[in-house]
Amino acid sequence: MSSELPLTERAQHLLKVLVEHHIRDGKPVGSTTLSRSSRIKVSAATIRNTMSDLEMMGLIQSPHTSAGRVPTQKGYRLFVDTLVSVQPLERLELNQMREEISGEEKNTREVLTTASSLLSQITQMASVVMVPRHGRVTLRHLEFLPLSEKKVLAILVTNRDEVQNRIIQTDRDFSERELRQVANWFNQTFEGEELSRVRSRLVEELERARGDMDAAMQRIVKMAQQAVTSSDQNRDEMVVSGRSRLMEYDEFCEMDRLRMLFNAFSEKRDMIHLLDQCMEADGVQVFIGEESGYRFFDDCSVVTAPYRHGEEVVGVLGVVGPTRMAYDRVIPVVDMTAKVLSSALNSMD
Amino acid sequence: MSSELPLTERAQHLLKVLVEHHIRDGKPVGSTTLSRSSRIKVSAATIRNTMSDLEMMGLIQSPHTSAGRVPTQKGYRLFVDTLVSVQPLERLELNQMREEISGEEKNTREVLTTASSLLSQITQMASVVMVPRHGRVTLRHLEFLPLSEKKVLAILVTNRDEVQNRIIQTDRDFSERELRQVANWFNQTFEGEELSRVRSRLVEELERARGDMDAAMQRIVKMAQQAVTSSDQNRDEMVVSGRSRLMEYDEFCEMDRLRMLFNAFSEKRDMIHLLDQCMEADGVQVFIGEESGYRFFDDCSVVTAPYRHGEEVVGVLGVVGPTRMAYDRVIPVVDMTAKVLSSALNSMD
DNA sequence: GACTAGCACTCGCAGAGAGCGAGTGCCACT
DNA sequence: AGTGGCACTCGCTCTCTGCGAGTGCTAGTC
Repeated sequence: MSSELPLTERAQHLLKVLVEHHIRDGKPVGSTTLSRSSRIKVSAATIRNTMSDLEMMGLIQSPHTSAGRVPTQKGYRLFVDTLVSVQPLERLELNQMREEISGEEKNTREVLTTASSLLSQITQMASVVMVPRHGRVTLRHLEFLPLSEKKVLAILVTNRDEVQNRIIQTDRDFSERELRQVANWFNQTFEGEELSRVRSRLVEELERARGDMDAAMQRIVKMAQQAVTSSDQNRDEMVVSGRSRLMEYDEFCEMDRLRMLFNAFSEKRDMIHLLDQCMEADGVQVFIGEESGYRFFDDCSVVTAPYRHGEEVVGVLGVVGPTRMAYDRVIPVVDMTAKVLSSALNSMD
Repeated sequence: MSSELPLTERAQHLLKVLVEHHIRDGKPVGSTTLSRSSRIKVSAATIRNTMSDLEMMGLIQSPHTSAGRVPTQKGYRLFVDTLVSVQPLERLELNQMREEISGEEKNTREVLTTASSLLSQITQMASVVMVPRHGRVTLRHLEFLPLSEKKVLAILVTNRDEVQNRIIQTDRDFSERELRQVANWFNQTFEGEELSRVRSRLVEELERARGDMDAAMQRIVKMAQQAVTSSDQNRDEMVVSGRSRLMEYDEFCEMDRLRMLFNAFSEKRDMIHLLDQCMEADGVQVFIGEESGYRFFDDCSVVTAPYRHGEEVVGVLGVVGPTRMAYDRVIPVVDMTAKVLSSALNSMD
């Protein structure tokens, strides 16, 4: 069915114009429309012949006999890979983006949130930003604060300027002095260590220093262990913005489809999995329709780009919208957002 | 049109059965259906007469000549106020709720989140929990942590076990000692004070202690001021759960309506305003259809209940769903959730 | 051989009309 | 007061019809 002949110049151009047209107004595109809006000046009949070729190759299809043609998934693929002429961002937009994302008084999470909501606002679609998978999340500081008789608040600050806190139920009262003492020991021993290493080292360290510590102290250290353990697990793994913008699109007028999409955003698991795959990609990556392999994205496209911290790729951001989206604009926006986010993260150290 | 005659026993009963029926399957209810499912054994013709009376009073209406009747807003009002027989919660459910909401190792926000998601899960609708408006949010502890050359992390702990943190950009480097010194002074001076009072007192205190402080210290105190000021403004004022559950209901199949609703949840302002009004109410309060006064709630009902901390009412929680909702179940659920939340808050002190 | 004009054909869509059925209001009767 | 009977209303669904956009094919032209 789909012979892989090299496309003629004309066929490519027609496909391009057809896709652009379809993206603009969503309706199937007929031969006459195409003959009018294409720079190639041939009659509608000739165009029909070429369109027939394109259909043979599986790049376009007609929803029914007497309608125009719409791009297939494969057609979109070709369009995105070789035909689309991306619109570079306006300098003004770019500056605005830079300014908004990299506020000086923001911690990592706030930067991510801004990036996400900006991305969604510019593209008018839903956006998602993965929380960075830093190789090194290290301990900067741990502190205990007695709340009431048997409750202690553990505050943990990481090198990402993130503050994580957790309330710990204790079996007896601890004095402020005791708590400070243990916190000091803890900070001296583990400051600058990766959190994951802290977790594993705590056990052996407890063993080793058994002689130097009394029972009370050991108990508190166990508390510290709790604090460090739970701290970064219950964090959300991604930041989502503008889901409800998806309701604007006709493609998602069926409630079922829309609900599946919304659930996908809530469940997160599958979503994360998809994004994970994009970490390796070098630049912008586009999943069209069913390519993602997830049913809830069947009528969607997902445009992603990895972002870095230093040299290392630490996360992915992207937008989710209808397959019929303005790739020429969305692709550069996603690309630039990733770059701006990267430099914002770098300037935070 | 609507004569305010006292309703006969029969008319009341019929209205009740009609509303229950309509709530169950959403279709207009006809006289025959009613004669079959009502305990009153009269013929359909008789029921038709009574229904005609009910229509005169504006309690029910028929969408068109040859359909059954549906309750009007006023009909729902009467039903909710005097006819509904609420289903008390199962002991099992109640216990489960208690357990989930009042975990020992939760801070206020986590408790609210649990309550909200539980409420949404049980009712299968969207839920919203206002963040408590404590009369007294007092300072428990403030701490500075140097992050980099000109960045300081301010960590503020309130008597609600809430940790708020903020990154502050400074104009020069501060040593750890300097920071500790100011934090000490700050904590000694303001510990136990209401945050709002701290804000206002900081100015005069700065003035008064000018002699005792050097320029550097004053600068840090200004930082503290920043920390306290912004701290509780950018907090969300409410916790929302299960918005997407609203997509399940036929009533909201029109995208426009649904979008308006979703936006209302995002905008928050109007929502908060509505909830504020419920603070004064003593128990469960029900807004039916347009009663709320907000256009985006036209086809919705909102069921709210205030919750307390100690004696004082500090917030409101509630659910939002279609007017055609199972009030007999939703009302007690909202009621009990508010009670459980109240006692969870009390046990946190 | 590449392109074009003409033409018969297909098929979705919107509107009109018909039949059905649920439900009503009214009236005469018990 | 309550009931049975009956004519009437009106939304829903199905079918039919005409319209128009768009196609594929064929014969003709450069």
